Amino acid sequence: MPELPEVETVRRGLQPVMEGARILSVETRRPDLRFPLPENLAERLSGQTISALGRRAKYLTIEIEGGPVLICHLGMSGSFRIETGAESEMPGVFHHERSRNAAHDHVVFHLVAPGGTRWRIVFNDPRRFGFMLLAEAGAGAHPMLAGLGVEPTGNTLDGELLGEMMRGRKAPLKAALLDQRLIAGLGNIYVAEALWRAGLSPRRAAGTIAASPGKTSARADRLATAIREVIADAIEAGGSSLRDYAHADGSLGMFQHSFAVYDRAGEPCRKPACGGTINRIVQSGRSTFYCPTCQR
DNA sequence: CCGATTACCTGCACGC
DNA sequence: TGCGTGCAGGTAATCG
Repeated sequence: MPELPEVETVRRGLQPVMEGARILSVETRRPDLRFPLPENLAERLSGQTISALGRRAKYLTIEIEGGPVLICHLGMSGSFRIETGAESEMPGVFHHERSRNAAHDHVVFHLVAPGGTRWRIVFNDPRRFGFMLLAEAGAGAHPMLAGLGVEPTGNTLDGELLGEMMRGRKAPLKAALLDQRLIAGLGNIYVAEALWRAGLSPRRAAGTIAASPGKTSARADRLATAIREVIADAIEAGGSSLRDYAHADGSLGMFQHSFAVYDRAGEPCRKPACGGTINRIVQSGRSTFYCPTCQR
């Protein structure tokens, strides 16, 4: 589920319930996810008020009023869901679904909104590649986030900056775009989609999209634009839902219906008049989907 | 420094 | 029906 657009969608789903709410208690149902949960997590958060929900790259940040920031990463299979009312009368949730889900409910935040409504925010993660961290001095200062590159949102990432980042790199372009120290928030899906939109091959050496120093590169311009646009489009569509729900309210993202290449091996390229067939290769141990005809 | 590989963990689809 | 295999949106550690 979670690349930047999915995490942003989760943030927007949780925000109306969590911002301004007070944390009554926190249940940690196991001591660790990918890493041990923060020391005394429940004690640190109980009784505190949530001032804001933020996001940096694929990290969700839960800011505590006058206190620390809880940093959450969803890994590959992590999700949050919002519950209210008694657990025995959850509407629309079948028994077998509830029990299948509950086996991987690892952390539960019990909240009370300013109006008195009670909510449970449940973190579920079957594979436990997710993790939570507590940062005392702001999320950005935490070592795990300090080295992150530019956000592919807004207009910071332009052709000039992208060209500079790629210049001299011999790794495949796909691998460089996945490097969170350069651009923070892209994952396997959106790298594939951005490269298709830019008409660039994932196999090309990253440095070949850079112009000589001080000059502009049409390839870098096209790719920077494609990255910004695909991320914006995906956020607008509520992210992509593959095997899991992306949204805290259980609804589905829609961007998977817009995939041009991801998981489309053997299917026709969607670029008008291209006529190519989407291919799947493996790069650094992960699937890459692209059109060998129009992506050079 | 850079790039490639492996490890982490569970669930699911597939072929036999 | 069951079993082995491979694959899945993530990052960190390790090895050349």
